[in-house]
Amino acid sequence: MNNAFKALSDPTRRKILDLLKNRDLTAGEISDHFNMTKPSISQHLKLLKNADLVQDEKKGQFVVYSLNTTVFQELISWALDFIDKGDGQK
Amino acid sequence: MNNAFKALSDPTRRKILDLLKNRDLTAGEISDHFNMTKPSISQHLKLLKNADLVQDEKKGQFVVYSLNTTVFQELISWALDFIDKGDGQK
DNA sequence: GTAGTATTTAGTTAAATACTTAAATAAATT
DNA sequence: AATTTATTTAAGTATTTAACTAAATACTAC
Repeated sequence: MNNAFKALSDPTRRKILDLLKNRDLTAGEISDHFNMTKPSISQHLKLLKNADLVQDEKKGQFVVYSLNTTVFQELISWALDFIDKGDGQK
Repeated sequence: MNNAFKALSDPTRRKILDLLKNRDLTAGEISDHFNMTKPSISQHLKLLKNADLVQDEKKGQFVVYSLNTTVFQELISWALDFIDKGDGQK
């Protein structure tokens, strides 16, 4: 999960995830949404992929990126554990 | 939420939150769990506080830290939005 | 008020991060 | 096979971050 938290700590990467909520996008389409060079976005995508937050699939000369929801689910159980916390305190 | 994500991106800070899941702790008690100087832990605590992930309360010469669960709840709704994502795709 | 304990602030340094430009790879088009 | 389009890799740089030590603040107890 450490990779995931690291990946999520950057606003640009979270915005990329937001874009992918609507539909799958190619690397180029993604980078069109940012004032940043394509290599920069490519690096961010690589990080998101290593964190298992997105998947990629080569389609001809394009690379299509899509969300991978499994880590989001893990994140939810992780966070729930802080709310539930049995009853250590109260 | 940006501060929260930033705060959560560090393993030491996540471990501090884990400790506070069990019970409220003073700054000193927290730092006892780490191979790190007290000032370092104090900085981490400051960051967690600025991210509203913890609260602190002065008790005599001690400062007692406790979890603030509100941001965890926000985090859960944020993550749920990626799983639900209406049906943009399918 | 001096001494001791708890914690934070300030200043420094090394490592990590987020960007850049230039070059490399890979597929599509002529 | 040469050119264009899509994307990534590599190399360099500026900024941020996470640690440290030393000094400051704040409370407690004598």
